[in-house]
Amino acid sequence: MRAVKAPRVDCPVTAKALDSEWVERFPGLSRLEPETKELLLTRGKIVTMPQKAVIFGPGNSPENMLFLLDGTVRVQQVSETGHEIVLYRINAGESCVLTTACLLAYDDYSAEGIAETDVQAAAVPRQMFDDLVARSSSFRNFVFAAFSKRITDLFLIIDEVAFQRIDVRLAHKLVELAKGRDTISATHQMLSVELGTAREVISRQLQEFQRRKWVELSRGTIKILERNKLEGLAKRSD
Amino acid sequence: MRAVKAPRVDCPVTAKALDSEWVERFPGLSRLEPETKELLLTRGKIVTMPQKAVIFGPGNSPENMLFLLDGTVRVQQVSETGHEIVLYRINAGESCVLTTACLLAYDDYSAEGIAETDVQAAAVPRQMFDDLVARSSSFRNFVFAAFSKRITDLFLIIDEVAFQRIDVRLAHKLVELAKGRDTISATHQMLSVELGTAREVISRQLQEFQRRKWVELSRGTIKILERNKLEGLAKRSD
DNA sequence: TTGCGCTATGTGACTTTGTCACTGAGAGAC
DNA sequence: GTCTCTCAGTGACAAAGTCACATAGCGCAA
Repeated sequence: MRAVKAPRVDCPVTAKALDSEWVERFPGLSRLEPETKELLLTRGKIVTMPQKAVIFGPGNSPENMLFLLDGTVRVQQVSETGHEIVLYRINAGESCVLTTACLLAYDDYSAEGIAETDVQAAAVPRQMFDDLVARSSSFRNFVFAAFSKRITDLFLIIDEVAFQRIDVRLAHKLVELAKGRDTISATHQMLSVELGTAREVISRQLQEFQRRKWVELSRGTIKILERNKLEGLAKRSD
Repeated sequence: MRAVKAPRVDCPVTAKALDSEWVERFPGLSRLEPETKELLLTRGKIVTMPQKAVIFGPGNSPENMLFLLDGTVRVQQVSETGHEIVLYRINAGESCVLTTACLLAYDDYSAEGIAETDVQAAAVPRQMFDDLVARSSSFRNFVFAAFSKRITDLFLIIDEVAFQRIDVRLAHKLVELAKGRDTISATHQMLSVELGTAREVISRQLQEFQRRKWVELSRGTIKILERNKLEGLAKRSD
């Protein structure tokens, strides 16, 4: 049950030489007013964090808003019951504003952000963030769009957790995690956290998929044999 | 299963005489700069909606941001499966920014807002909202605090739906809905929507509570006999 | 190579929750 | 009264979660 915690690495914020072009990598930011860009570039610090670093978590409010340049951050909830569930991922080109904002406002939240890969991000101080929101209407759009996306995603998760069958959700998640490839490196335990369910449930469901020859299982990996079938099952949720 | 839909009343936005003091009723707004207040008061319109009005819903993006002056709005999700779940409520002194923002960004969302009582609200046009965010740092705080609150609430709901036992959740909800009084006017169907579960599940659980003499049931109402016991059970979630 | 220890996975019995297809009971309308 | 709604109760069953183990793969050290 109790998942193994990633070791708390305490965010070794390694400042690096300024990559003057990072702003351009954000679709929402590249259209900013030139002087706003200038501000971001001169005052934002580029930081890196190693894989498995806990970027934020209970009792660890971040000082800065992060804009992810490279890598992905997994945000997951740890329940008092010891259960875990993945809420969403932040990918390169997205920002943590939402989570960060929450953390700043409520420190009794229970979500944590973990670097799934080595991560490079631009850190923007709170004060400067506020400044940017005030000055730039495109920045406001960027921020509110990010909020909106996250919130609709959360709505979706609630819907899935509450009302979707586990076989449908698992099929969906397998296709998603495969990202077009045909093997997935993940333990049943990891998948159970993705869906907020029990490891045994995943094991049994995967066995059923294997029995139908949709997948082939081996220790730590899942090979997809019939993507179509999985997608067909998953479609009942979209 | 299929819950009865409230009739679509299409938001009869009844403009009323300007109540010049409404801004003061918002804890977060009363400390605004005088000129910001002035702007809100002169440009915001006061609107009223009758109980059961659908304030927003699928295919009905609101033009304006609403600040609730009186009454409460229930926001709930309607799943494709026909299931429903209450996500949160907006009370007097709170704003719909979050939901509104979502609706503006993604119109394929599936949440709807329903007036639980007659509702009075101040409507602020989108453009003006943006303006206020730009000008006033206290307004920004107000908005971001609202977002943060909602998001942490959503995190909580996910946790509950995924990991909490139904008896614990029901006990919790009963105490919450009682608001200190000792009788609740609600059908089992309504309670099942509150928790995103099935009516039968609620019925059975309530019967169990009645068997223990914690509550007394009658058509459409629940009388709480042993609030302490309910709270004791509910505490296992907080 | 063998055995050790760790982690991943398999399994059966059981509980809880959700589903389905009904039945019956109040309560207002006529 | 009787009709017609909505609300609540019920039993059989399916799906999902829990618990307590058993077993299996794999790296590694003796």
